[in-house]
Amino acid sequence: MMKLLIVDDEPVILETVEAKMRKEGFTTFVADSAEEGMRLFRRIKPDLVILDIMLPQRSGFDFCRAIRKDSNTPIIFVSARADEADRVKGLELGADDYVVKPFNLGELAARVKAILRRSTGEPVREVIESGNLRVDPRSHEAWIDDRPLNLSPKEFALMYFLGRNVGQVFSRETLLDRVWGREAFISGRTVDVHMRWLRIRIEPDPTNPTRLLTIRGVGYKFTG
Amino acid sequence: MMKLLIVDDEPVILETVEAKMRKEGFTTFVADSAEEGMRLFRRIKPDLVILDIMLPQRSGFDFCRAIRKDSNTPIIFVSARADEADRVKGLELGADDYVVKPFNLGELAARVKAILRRSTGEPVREVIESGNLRVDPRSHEAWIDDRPLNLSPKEFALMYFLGRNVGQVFSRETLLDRVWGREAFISGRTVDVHMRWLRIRIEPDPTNPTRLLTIRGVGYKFTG
DNA sequence: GGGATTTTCCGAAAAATTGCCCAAGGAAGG
DNA sequence: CCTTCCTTGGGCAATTTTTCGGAAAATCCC
Repeated sequence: MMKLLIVDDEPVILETVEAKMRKEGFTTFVADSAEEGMRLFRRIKPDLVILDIMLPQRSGFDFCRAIRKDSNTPIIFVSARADEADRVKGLELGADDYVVKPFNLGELAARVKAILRRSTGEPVREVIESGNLRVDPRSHEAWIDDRPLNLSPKEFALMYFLGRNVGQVFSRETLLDRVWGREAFISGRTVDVHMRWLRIRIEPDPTNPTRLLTIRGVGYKFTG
Repeated sequence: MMKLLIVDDEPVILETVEAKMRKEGFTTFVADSAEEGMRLFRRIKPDLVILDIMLPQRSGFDFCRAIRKDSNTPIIFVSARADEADRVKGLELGADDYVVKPFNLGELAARVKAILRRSTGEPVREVIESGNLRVDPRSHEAWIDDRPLNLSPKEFALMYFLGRNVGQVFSRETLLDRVWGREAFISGRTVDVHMRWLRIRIEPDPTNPTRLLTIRGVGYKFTG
């Protein structure tokens, strides 16, 4: 789970930003001063810092410099001033983005995600090959013997997941959790149905599966 | 010995870049304005120019144009904006590469070397050709079978980006991030609409796209 | 082996999501 | 001021996802 450190001396901003980021699924830590922020930073090692420039005593710029000394953690500056000089100074100190108050919370969240996406690098998206089956997440295509399967989004996600875990059995619950997502309130029957679609796609005889096997009482597994 | 001209109005950037390039064995000259840069350029005839787009008074674009009038000296643009439109504009003006702040000094040095190495060869500002489609960022024109498509700026930027990444799927989010730029905070719907314009331009039957495909639930991709 | 029980599979239809088209408002640039 | 281009939103259509009841299959227990 991604950890965010939010540093701002205005309680209202702190609260609203924290609430929003929580809702977006981040783990948040807050500080209302540079000192406290620095302490927290060292302790929790956040994945990204949202930092107000105007802090009492030490400014955000100082804070940024201090962080940059021994870390590449992405930093987003927040400022009440739309000053281009500040902006440049921030970027030059190694900030990754610069947002001017009053900002849109959705926008801020979008930028946080964009930067994390960039800095953590794209999630590993490599081609899966298993027997005569090939799955390419980059082009979002799948083939059997160069014959393109036309998978629906969910079918593709399921196939890709199974392809990355050949031979392993997964319960419906686990599949819902890992393919559908944690928040999915969906009956386990749904998994059955999708397995059926997938069998129709990749099994020569869907009635007698040879690769997408049912492990009765447990779940399903994909054997290469 | 290779001579580099660095033009930027931010003293700190000027210093850090200069220090790095010296360490890499280049002879450096710096200017903090377009005028000064132009003067130096004529006098020292550098082998490559590193140029900030945002300069006071005359913009880097103007500078670039002026240089290109009577020289092929490679130019690397540096900008705080990751806007694809800027990128296209830069390449079209004859820039050889385009680096977004905050940049990694090592990366910048690597690019400088790469460009100098092939300064006799072909530059980065490549013409894209894919099937019967051709996109030329320098003239800002695109054709299908020598029939000129009249692309709007955004259409062109989008087409150019997709053309450089044939076969890859991009989410609306990613497209907004990489084509519109990190300043952009706009709805994903906008991407749809531009895709439609583009389809009208490049697809024989825009209702049944064959090259600019929708990947439902994921995004879009351009297949050569 | 036979019957009961559990689990999975099938067919179809409802529900939800997503993308496309159309049109209008606004911004930018000449 | 006019034109072009960008952005947004509503309504509609198509696809996809999910649900459900009953049939089939596997397992268990005797």
